[in-house]
Amino acid sequence: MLESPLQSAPLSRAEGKQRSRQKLITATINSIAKRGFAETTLARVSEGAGLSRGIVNFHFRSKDALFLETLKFLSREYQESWARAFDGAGPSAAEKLEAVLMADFEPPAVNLNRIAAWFAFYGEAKSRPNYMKACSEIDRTTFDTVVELCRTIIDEGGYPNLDQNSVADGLGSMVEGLWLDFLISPHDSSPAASKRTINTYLRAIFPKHFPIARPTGN
Amino acid sequence: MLESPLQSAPLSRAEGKQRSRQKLITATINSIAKRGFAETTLARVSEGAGLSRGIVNFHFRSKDALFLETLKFLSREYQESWARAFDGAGPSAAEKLEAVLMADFEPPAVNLNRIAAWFAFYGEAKSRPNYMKACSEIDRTTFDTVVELCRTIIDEGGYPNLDQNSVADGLGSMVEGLWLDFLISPHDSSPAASKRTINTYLRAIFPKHFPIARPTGN
DNA sequence: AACCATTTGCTGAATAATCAGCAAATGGAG
DNA sequence: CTCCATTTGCTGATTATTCAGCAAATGGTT
Repeated sequence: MLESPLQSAPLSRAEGKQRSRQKLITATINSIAKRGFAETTLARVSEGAGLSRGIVNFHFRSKDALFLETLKFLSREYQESWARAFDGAGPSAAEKLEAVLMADFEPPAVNLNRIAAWFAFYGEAKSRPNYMKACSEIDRTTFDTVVELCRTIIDEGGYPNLDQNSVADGLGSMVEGLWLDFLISPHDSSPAASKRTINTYLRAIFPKHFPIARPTGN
Repeated sequence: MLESPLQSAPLSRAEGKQRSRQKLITATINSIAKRGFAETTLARVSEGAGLSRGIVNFHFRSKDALFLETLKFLSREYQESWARAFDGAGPSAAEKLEAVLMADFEPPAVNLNRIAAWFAFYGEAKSRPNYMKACSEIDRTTFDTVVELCRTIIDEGGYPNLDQNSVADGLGSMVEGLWLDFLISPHDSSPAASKRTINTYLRAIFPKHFPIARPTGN
């Protein structure tokens, strides 16, 4: 697993250290996806990173610390992708809502290894309060914004008897459930089908904002 | 961990064996929920079952076989609960659809230990084809029926431009996402709120069948 | 009913393999 | 030379699995 000799920058010591650290985190994601949480050992992680066995305890306090940092990395990566979709969308609430939802089924969000790692952490969430806290805090920020978007759309459209919390909760849950389908039914899932499923919901609940003719914007 | 002396039936040898086997499966669910998949050892499972160390390899071929049987038990238990809700509901497609969805948020389906075990298996699904196959086959049976219910409702109501597969996919994904919320945000989740979220979807997509006034049928 | 050879569910200790973490050695960069 | 990221050798602890043996249940024979 050697690096390409082309463009091998001088690479200062601090840069090299951080690069090694990131390699270990990436290798952890890939190992969890390939072998599962239970079978992921420090030896296999460091092997996947192209480094030696004792290296993890140099970069991280413990195996558990490596896992926690990996989870935080996934969290940060997702939030950045989410923010990019939000900022890049048109100014209306409907445009922004559609943009962040569709982004959930485009790279880098919809990546099988990442999803596998996510759900491995979810599976350990109940027994490890650290993980649960990190997982729940991820949603919080984005979820609150989605609730706000829904509230705005409901006000604009005059949709009666519609609770923004139930709508946002339904959308968020649906996204997570669709991600899970990629894991357990990979042959019956596709980003296009997932987007269609989300759009079916949007068109039904906000018919004035999401007309039937156009499944996806732009 | 002694049994109550009251009602200690004679208990033939075959019955005792099956009871011990079931105790091990239940102890496995509880251990996964309490300690996670990675920290669940045979010693702890047998301790939780009130039996001795080497017992698992007497009842099951291997640790992995115990896990697979545990997953199959959860699957059977869920499918029975699902079928009970389906058969007990009124004859119309709308009544049956609502009944099976609401049952997902009533005991025994909505049980934190069971949900934790489910998602622990989901987390291992990608790396263990056996698990993935078992998980995907669970949904298949119930999912196909839900698609059929949606198709019937769409035909009855004359809902144009509505695809039964997208609707059923959205409902199934939403249920799984709501279950996940019980795991990672237990303080922000409740069966009542989950039912409200599901009903919000149903009322939006099938307004003629699920009028606004009545969130849950009697 | 009484006896006993046989089966069987189960125990607890032994085994071999694996793992996370540590500490001294290494060697290249500053 | 000095530092420090990395390697390598190692160890105590933990693990799944095996297995010889036990005690209770079983069922055929008187």
